[in-house]
Amino acid sequence: MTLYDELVARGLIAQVTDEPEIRDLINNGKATFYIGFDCTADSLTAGHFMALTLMKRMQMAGNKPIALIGGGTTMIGDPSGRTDMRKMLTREEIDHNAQCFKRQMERFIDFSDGKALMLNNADWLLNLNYVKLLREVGACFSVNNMLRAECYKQRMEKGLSFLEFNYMIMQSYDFYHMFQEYGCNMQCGGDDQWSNMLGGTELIRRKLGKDAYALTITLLTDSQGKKMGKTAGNAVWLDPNKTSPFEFYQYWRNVGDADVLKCIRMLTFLPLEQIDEMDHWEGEQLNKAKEILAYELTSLVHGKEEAEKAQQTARSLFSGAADHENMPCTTLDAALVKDGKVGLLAAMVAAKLCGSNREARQLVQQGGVLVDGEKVTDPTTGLDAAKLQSEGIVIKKGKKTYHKVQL
RNA sequence: GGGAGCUUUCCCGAGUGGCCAAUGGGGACAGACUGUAAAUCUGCUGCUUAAUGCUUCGGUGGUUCGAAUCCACCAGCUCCCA
Repeated sequence: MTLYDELVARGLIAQVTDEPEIRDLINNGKATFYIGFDCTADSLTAGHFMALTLMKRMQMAGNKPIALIGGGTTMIGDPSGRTDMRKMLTREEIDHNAQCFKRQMERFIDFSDGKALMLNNADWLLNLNYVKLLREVGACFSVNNMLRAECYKQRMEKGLSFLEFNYMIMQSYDFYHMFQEYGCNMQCGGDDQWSNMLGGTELIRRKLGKDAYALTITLLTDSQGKKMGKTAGNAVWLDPNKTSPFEFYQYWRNVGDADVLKCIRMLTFLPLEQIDEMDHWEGEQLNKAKEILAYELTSLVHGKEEAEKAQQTARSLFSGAADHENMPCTTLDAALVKDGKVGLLAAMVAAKLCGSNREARQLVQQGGVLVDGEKVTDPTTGLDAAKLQSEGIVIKKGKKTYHKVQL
């Protein structure tokens, strides 16, 4: 099966500019393509992960990826899919984030021997001269067309600053620049980037009279149409310090029935034949598919060892037997001890199970807290300091959150 | 440059002088039911407490016994005219 057909079969391709050409390019390893990553945070997220897997698939088929870190474009802020303006980041924050991105990508994409490139658009965008840029590329953009672009449309009501309006031009310039300097003939990205990407191919055609291509990947949404890779508005991070391998595993272990197969298809590297076999699974059986999904992804991101650990911890926890070894654990501050006890509420806050005492108290009163397997409903309960010191105490919050505390 | 309007707790959105920590919806969290799913029902959602209490309604000042609510100035945003 060719790469292009595989991408289609996995449901990854959303839109392409020129199917026959792109087929030929990527199937035969002739594409030098880039994917841009704006560094708005200090870690990549599960959302970026899909782009990385695409990059890897393409690389495995002999194409050359360029990972573009958006050190420059992040200074502008992409308005796509946003109803309000992004927080402005300082140059220092952006540089720091770019470093973090770089480290994470290197674990996943092979950058050795020129098999892939990593560039930062700060290198060319930040030195642009305004008037020069306007004359060079500004003339090629029709404001009329830009306003019609999907990514700006929804912002026309809420308001769009000139700063953000220029994002498309910056992104187009990136493509134009890399087309000339690095022979980059294709851009990939999320489907929300479509209009920005077309800006680039259009610019290259007008300025250079040459063809460049764009391919977008389907946004990973759940059955309710919401973007996946987020919990409670927080991203699922690839950085183990921000989202532990166990939490990462659990996120995928808990996806809805309707979404498992889609996720396996799009995100894992399991052979399609194997996935097709799972296709008819249903009901309780899907739990097996969820385990496979969670294991595969955790293994890709955090390594096989971490994936094993997460899986074992999850299995033992949910089968009743608490597995103390791999449970998230917090060592409490000795100052919390009073009369040989540590207040339960204080311990929960210290372990970050709750944001405040009040919240913890409520959880306890509602019967959402188990201490060493016993339901506790009295918020004034104290944890025995001696036990905390010897083996530690396991607090279970709700159905799925386990946390060990010790002294 | 001129004019009108808006700014509320995670989000949307009520509230126009005391009964407001502030209606309602969404989301999140918890309980029941389940398959670590979905749907449904229930509770809950500023901080602190045993109770009490404390700090919030863009910012700063002011009027008042008392302000999210009135006034002044500042900032941000939206719309109309140029």
